Amino acid sequence: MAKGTSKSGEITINDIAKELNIAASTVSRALNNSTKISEATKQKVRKVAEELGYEINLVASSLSKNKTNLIGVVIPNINSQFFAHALSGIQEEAKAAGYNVIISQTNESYEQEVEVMKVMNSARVDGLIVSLTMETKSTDHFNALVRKSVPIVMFDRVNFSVPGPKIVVDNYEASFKATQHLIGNGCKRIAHLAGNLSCKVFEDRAEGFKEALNKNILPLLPQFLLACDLNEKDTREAMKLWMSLDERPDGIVVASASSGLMIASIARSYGVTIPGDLAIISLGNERCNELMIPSISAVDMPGSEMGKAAAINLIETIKTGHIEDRIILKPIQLLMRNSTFKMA
Amino acid sequence: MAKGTSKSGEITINDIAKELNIAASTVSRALNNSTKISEATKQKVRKVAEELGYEINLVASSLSKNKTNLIGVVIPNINSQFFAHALSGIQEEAKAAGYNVIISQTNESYEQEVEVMKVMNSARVDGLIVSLTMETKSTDHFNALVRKSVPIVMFDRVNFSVPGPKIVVDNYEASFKATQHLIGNGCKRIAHLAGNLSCKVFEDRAEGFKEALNKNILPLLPQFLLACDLNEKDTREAMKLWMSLDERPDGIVVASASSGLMIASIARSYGVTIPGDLAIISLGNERCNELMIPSISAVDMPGSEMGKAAAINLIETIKTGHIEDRIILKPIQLLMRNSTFKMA
DNA sequence: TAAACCAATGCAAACGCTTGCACAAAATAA
DNA sequence: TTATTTTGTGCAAGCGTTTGCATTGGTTTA
Repeated sequence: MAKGTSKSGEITINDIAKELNIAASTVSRALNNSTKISEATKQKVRKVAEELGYEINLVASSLSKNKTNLIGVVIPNINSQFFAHALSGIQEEAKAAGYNVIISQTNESYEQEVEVMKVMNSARVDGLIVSLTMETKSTDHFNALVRKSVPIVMFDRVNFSVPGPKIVVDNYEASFKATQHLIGNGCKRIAHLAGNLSCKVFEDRAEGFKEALNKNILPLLPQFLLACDLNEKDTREAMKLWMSLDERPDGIVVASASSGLMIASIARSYGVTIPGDLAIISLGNERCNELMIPSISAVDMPGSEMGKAAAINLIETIKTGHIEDRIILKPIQLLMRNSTFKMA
Repeated sequence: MAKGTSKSGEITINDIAKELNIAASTVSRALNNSTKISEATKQKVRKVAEELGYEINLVASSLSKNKTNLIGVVIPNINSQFFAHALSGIQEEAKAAGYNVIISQTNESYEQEVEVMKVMNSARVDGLIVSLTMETKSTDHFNALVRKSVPIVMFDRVNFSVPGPKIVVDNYEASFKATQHLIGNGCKRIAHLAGNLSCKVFEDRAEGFKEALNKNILPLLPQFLLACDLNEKDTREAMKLWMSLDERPDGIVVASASSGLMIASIARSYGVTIPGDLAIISLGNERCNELMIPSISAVDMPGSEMGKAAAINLIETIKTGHIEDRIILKPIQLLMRNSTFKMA
């Protein structure tokens, strides 16, 4: 039946055209449900397409339409629960809107982020969803995309010098509330394990922490505010320092979920009881937090929600072609669990 | 300077060609470092390309070469730690080899898996990495790809009726060892919370469990082998049943990490102490397992390793064009933790 | 010095789809 | 009936690269 198949062995619209003795353009229009084609022809075309097992070649279509239906996602890593949820949310929304998702992780490396931008550029993505590395200061590597008016949506780790929608949470508020919660539960010597302060997210969290202490006329001891990369090594060192003090902290606000869990675990190895001797709350929530004993209080950052919002806003921007600098603030949630109830 | 830019506003090799008064084909060959082009010309071309900010259009290149440098990844979901690690491993290897990764989740739905295959087909991926849904029985939806000799590598949830490399662990062994470990620690009434038994992975795990009991002349009570979807609801129901028995199990082998964590948490709500009253070991390890108190024993399934192996094997298959039915067995690791030491 | 060869480049077709424009036939208006 | 519009299709160019096959001028061989 199918005789005129292409060189590559794929069925093309030409095969369908030949089979029906009509023009390829008619087939194309029929498959795209153009109003200019009669219902009868559409039926015939669809039937033959089905029979031959035709599947559109999106590469050719993309080239011709100058539109790939591809969304690029660039995140620091896939392994963190927050980003995995975000990615999942993005993918769901993209799929629903007929977009494919092409993904690359930067491993928190600025250099890799720069490289990835070139790849996304070459792939001619219709739009980009990005969460920056902790290292990223300059955004020059976005210029090529920006100049071409490729929509870029940033979430969580954003930078306002790149135009486009931003999906964020109020990190200042999150940290403020978390600290306030510790204070409300009787903590007097509260420490904060911060991330890289040159990254806005962590700067805001540190600020919220400081402000809460300030509002409550509690002292901020310099050694009680430690900035680090929040990996296991740094976390361990911070705890070592704090545990070596005569006046140990009686409460810690941790800037990431994973570090928070580590701290709970490390604390035990120092014979410290939670929450009795030490209350812990983390900025960022993982499923673990609720399963641990004691369960670990946290401020939940809605990863999936943020991912979905990013995708929805990106797709809208792609469709309207209108790049807006709107900021979408996603609500956070204080999850009070056993690690912070000294009275319990 | 750049005057002859294309309709789409992008810099093309034609722009470079015009600038240098040479043919586009020469530019193409120069940029691809063909031996037929003089070093002098290559230099000039590279210089102008750089100046104009040229980035190759992979869409056009793909169409022309009939090769997309795209790897499709199809997994049940991104949120599970195992699959997130696998995806991460895949992406790293793909990037290193110059491939892009396009990803779609099936949400454990066979129907969605079928749909996704069409998309991957249309996207003309050079190869596919797949982990099947629990529901998947037929593999007819792979036929279109198989017929076109598109390499397909399956990992973890595999089906041998689709040709190509398979990356797996020995689930029978994992479960056997886990059960054996419980028995070695004095458990007499061991239960198994299994997954969907029509899925080979879970069937093997159930078999390993049964065989271990058998080898040790321990009885297999019918109500002690429960198959379910391993979600929260099912896990809770299974525990409800077990906890209602006169003779409760004194050890449980759980077919997934997440269910294992849930069971530990649920057990406590029944006032059961771990490991005293009940030992728990899960097939699959998450970071949580080690942080919980007590820490939860597990058999580690190396997600990242499997993902990397999948990518490496896929890329090799793409390059050689030779689809082999090899099976790559990744080693598992029994992580003995506090949830299984009754004597401790 | 003519014949043969090689190195470097150009020409043009091809990849499979989309789309503006032209065109014929059919339907409507005058 | 003729003029005009509408409807459905076809033609062919174009998207940006790649690549087989000339072509050119220069170098080697006989």
